[in-house]
Amino acid sequence: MSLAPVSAAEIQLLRDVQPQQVVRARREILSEGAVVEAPMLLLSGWAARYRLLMDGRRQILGVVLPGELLCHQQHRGPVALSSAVALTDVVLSAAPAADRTGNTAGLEEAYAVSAALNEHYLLQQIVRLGRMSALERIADWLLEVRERLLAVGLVSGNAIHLPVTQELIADTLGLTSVHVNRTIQTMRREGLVEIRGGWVTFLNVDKLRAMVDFRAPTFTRS
Amino acid sequence: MSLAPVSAAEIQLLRDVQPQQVVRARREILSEGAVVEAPMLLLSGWAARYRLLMDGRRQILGVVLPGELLCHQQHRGPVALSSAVALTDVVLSAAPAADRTGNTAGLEEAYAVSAALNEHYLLQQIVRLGRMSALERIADWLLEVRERLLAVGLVSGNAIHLPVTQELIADTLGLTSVHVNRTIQTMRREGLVEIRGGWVTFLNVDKLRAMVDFRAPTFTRS
DNA sequence: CGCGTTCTTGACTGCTTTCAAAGATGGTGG
DNA sequence: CCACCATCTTTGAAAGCAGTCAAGAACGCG
Repeated sequence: MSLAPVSAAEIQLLRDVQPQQVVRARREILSEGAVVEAPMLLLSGWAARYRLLMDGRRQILGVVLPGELLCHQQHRGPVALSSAVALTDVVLSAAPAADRTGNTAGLEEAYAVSAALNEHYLLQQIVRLGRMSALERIADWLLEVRERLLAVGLVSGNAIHLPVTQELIADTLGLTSVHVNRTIQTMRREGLVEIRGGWVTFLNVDKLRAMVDFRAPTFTRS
Repeated sequence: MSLAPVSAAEIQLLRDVQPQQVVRARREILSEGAVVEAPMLLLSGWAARYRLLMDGRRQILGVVLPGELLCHQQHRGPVALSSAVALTDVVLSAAPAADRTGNTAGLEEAYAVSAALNEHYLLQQIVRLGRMSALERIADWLLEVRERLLAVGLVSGNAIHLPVTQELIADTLGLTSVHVNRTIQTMRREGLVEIRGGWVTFLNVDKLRAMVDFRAPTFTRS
C-alpha cells in the first residue's frame, strides 16, 4: 500500500472487498457529535466537512476527495468533530482496521501519513482564511485540490473536475458567493484558469504557484 | 493518567522524571519541515505554532498551553507541519513513548484524545477565521483559552494570565493589531472583559458564550 | 530615569459584503 | 424535441467592516 492517499488501483481493490455504502449528493454523511465506529474511506465522489453557527452561517472545514479518509481521530467514545455532507453521489467503505497485532504495520503507517496530511491541509486552510486575499485564497485552494487529485490520478491534462458551486467555494474560503464569482472572473481575465461546467483548466500553474508561494507537503513521497 | 490535557499533578510528576528542555521567550522551538524525533509535552509557559508567507505575513495556527502536546502527527520520516515559537520562557519534555507492546494502553488512549482535541481546536480556528466578525473571533478565542486553562487548573477566579501582545492576537485571528485594539476596547465598554497587564478578567462569561454560541468539546469528560 | 516595546487614537482608504435582479444552465416531463 | 422550473451564475449600486499610515501615550525593563 502506498502512502496515503490511496491509489486508484487500491480503491478498486477495496471496492471489491469491503462493505460499501452509497450516499446521494446533498445528503448528510455524518453529524457533528455522532458516535463514529470506524474511519470511513471515500472510494468515489466528493464530500465536505463543515460546522454551522447558530444563525446559519456555514464554514466548510475542508473537502474530502476520492481515496481520502473521513474520520481520522479515533479514541474511546469516538465522536465526530464535524458534520459531513456528500457534494456528489459518493461511495464509502469502512476503512480496514489497523489492529495492534503487528501484521498491519503498513496499514498503520498509511493511516499515520494520512493523518499528517489531514493536519497539513487544515493548517493551510487556517493560513488561507487568516492571511490571504480572496484572489490568493482561491488560487491556493485550487492548487491544493489539484495536488490532491494528482495523487489519485484524477487530473487529466491540465483540467480537473470540480463538482462544487461557487457558494460552496465561498463557504470554504470565508467569502460570499458574489465575491467568489467576481474574483474568478478576474482570474479568467488574467489567463490563470478557465472554469466552466464543473471543470477547471489550469492555464498557468507556475504563475498561480508564484502568486501564493504554494508548497506541496514535503513528506508524501518519502 | 487523565484524558488530555495532562493535569498539574501529572506535569509535576513528569517534571521530575523526564529529560527537560528550557526555551526562552521569543526563541524558536521548532521549524517547519524539521525532523521531529518525538512528541513534546509543554510543561510550563506558552508557545505558538505558526506559518509564514514569503512576504512576511504570519499566521498563528494555534497557541500551545501548559499540559498540551506540541507535535501530534507521528509517522515515518516525521516532519514538523509548522514552526513553533516560545511566547514565554517554556519548559518542554519528551513525551513518554506509547510503544505497541500493550502495557501503555492508557497512554495511547491519552494521546488519541489529545490528538482529537487538537483537531477540534484547529477546526474551531477555521470557523473563527472564516465566518466570525472581529468581535466574535476575540470572544470565542478567549473562551477557548479559558476552557483549556481550566482543564489544567490555571484559572484563578474569573481571571487568566494571557502573556501575549495584541499583535500576536491579531496574527492568531487574522486581523491587524490596530483592529484588535479597537475591538478589545469595545468589549471593555460593554462590560464583557477587563484586559490589563497580561491578565484577562471575564466579567460576563454567559454573555460572551451567547455571543458566539460557544460549545466545549463533548468528549473530554467521558 | 531612559529607551524600546506595546498600546491607543485619528483620518482615510479599500476590499468585501449586502441587497436586488437579471441571465444562464441543466435536468425533467409533456 | 422543446417548454418549464429550480439552481446557479453574473452584474450593479451602495454600505460597512477592517486595513493602512502615522503619531502620540503608556508601559515595563534594565
